[in-house]
Amino acid sequence: MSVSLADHLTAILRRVLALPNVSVTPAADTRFGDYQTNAAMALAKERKTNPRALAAEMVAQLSADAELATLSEPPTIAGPGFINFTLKPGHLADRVAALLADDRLGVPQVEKPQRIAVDFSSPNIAKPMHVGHLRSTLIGDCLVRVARFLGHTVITDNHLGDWGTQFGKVIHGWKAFLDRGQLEADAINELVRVYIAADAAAKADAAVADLCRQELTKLQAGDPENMGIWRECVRLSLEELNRTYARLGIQFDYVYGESHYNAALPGVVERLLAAGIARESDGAICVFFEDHPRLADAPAIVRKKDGGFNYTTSDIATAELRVQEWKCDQMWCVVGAPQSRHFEALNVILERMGLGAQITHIPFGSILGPDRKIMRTRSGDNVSLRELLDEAEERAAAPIAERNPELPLAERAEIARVIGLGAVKYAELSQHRLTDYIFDWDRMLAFQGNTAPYLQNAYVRIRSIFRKLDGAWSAPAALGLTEPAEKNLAKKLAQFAEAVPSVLDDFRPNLLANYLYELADAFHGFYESCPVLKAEGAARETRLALCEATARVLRGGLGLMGIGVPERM
RNA sequence: GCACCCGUAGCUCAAUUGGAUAGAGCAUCUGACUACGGAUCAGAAGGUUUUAGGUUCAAAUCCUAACGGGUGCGCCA
Repeated sequence: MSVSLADHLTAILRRVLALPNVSVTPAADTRFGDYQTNAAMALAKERKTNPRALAAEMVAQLSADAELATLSEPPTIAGPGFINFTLKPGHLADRVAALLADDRLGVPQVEKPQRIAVDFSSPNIAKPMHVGHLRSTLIGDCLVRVARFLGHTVITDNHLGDWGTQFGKVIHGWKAFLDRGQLEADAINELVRVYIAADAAAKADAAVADLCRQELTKLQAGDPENMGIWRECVRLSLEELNRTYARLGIQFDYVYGESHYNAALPGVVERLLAAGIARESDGAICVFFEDHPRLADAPAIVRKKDGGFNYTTSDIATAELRVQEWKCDQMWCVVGAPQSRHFEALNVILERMGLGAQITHIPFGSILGPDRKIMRTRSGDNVSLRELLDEAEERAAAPIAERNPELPLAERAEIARVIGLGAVKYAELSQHRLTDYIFDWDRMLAFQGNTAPYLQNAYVRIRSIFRKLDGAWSAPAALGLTEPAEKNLAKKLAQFAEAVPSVLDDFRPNLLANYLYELADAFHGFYESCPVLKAEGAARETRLALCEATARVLRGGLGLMGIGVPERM
């Protein structure tokens, strides 16, 4: 079982000082060393002593430790009481050698694997996926990949919006306006068209609005004709959704839409009433939160006065399934920030019910257009995800054609696909999830800066080196690091073991993106100052090993974000 | 009105969750130009972290208030 540098140093620190809560972190400023601890300052405050004097005592104990001496030079004190560790080149070399021999690239598995339901993407039926679904879909997919890689058992579930009041209008529109030919050609657009037509008609004519409500009531009562139309809508929508997910390389274990829980909803409400958690108010069944300052003025409605249920009820039923049948320890929901209040209320209810697990809401901000408003087309519509992905591939194709015109057209198209999709995914995942960000084609497809093409290019340059090699190459058993750029790159490679787990600390894929960018940056610095193929003997083998390790970490790290790497570009 | 999120270089974003002199990329300027893919690298310049207080060895980060922006507030999800 491997252990990261930070964890290893932390373990030594705790053992030597007999302090269970201190820790070692990567140095904020590498001029002082590679890792640091502020244990002396924290403890000095507690004991009301001088932090530098305390640091001196700690350093004396640490310097005598044999295990520490295998990985670090004797620690030093700086500033108000920081203790700094400088890693020994020999240890870093061993780490890179170990990484090359390890399918997991040195990343340890979690000690306590959890069973986690992850709910993400959640598009609506009878509507196209649009740019607004991008964040949930990509963040969710990345978190799932990372969690699985770290050893958790993850059950993915796409909680489709396949039930609700809008189906009254869809069904009326289907009956009144459907064009079968258009439905064959492009089902989703036709479903949207008939919905819009029905919506307009309902607004203009109260009788039509009433008709829509009747269609909904019939559907909810299980009317065979309306159920048939609804099933057809779901089937057609899933076909289109699955094309998009296949394109994005995303799979779900379950696609249980809201409708999956319909049968369970009356029972949920009955139990809430019986337990005294819910009560009647204005004809509706509500849960009140008088003792809860943020929720006090907004009860959750679990049954409307017309007898219908809404999303709070079906989310309760969903949580029950995930905990009671799937035996999940955790439930993650990747859903936009505006719904945070809903999840807070939901968790209060789940706690009162004694379910034994809470929902972890993983919120995110909005994608904005160039005008800093929520991204829309010129006519004010949502931007279709399919068209957006098409455009990404088209835009990625141009520089490849310019740079590598000799490549066969099919290969160029495949490269454009990998780069275009990668650019869109990376632009999303390299962003702090809570910030609203501006969708900018030129920036995400640029080959400079913190972009997917920059990282992919670093990988391509390495592959180019190995293509120039005659015959197969296998990694040497031992490396010798001499140049600062070599040591810097080796340290960065070893820190993959810290970067991956950090993603789950606060559900932050951008920490992995930051790491990969820094790795590519360290590689480019090394590449400039340390010739690989022109070097000889052990130096050449060491440098090839650093190249190979960098390529594997780049490929593995991007893979955790669902991003591929081309061999040429 | 109340609640939540946010405010960092000209622009777009980071900041290991309370640590050292707040970092990158664009754009600007100076170098490296027969180059293992220059789609690169080295460097310069750019900041009172919206403002005013407070907490402490230490604050972009925590607390209070103001200002500015976004979102949400009983039968949609």
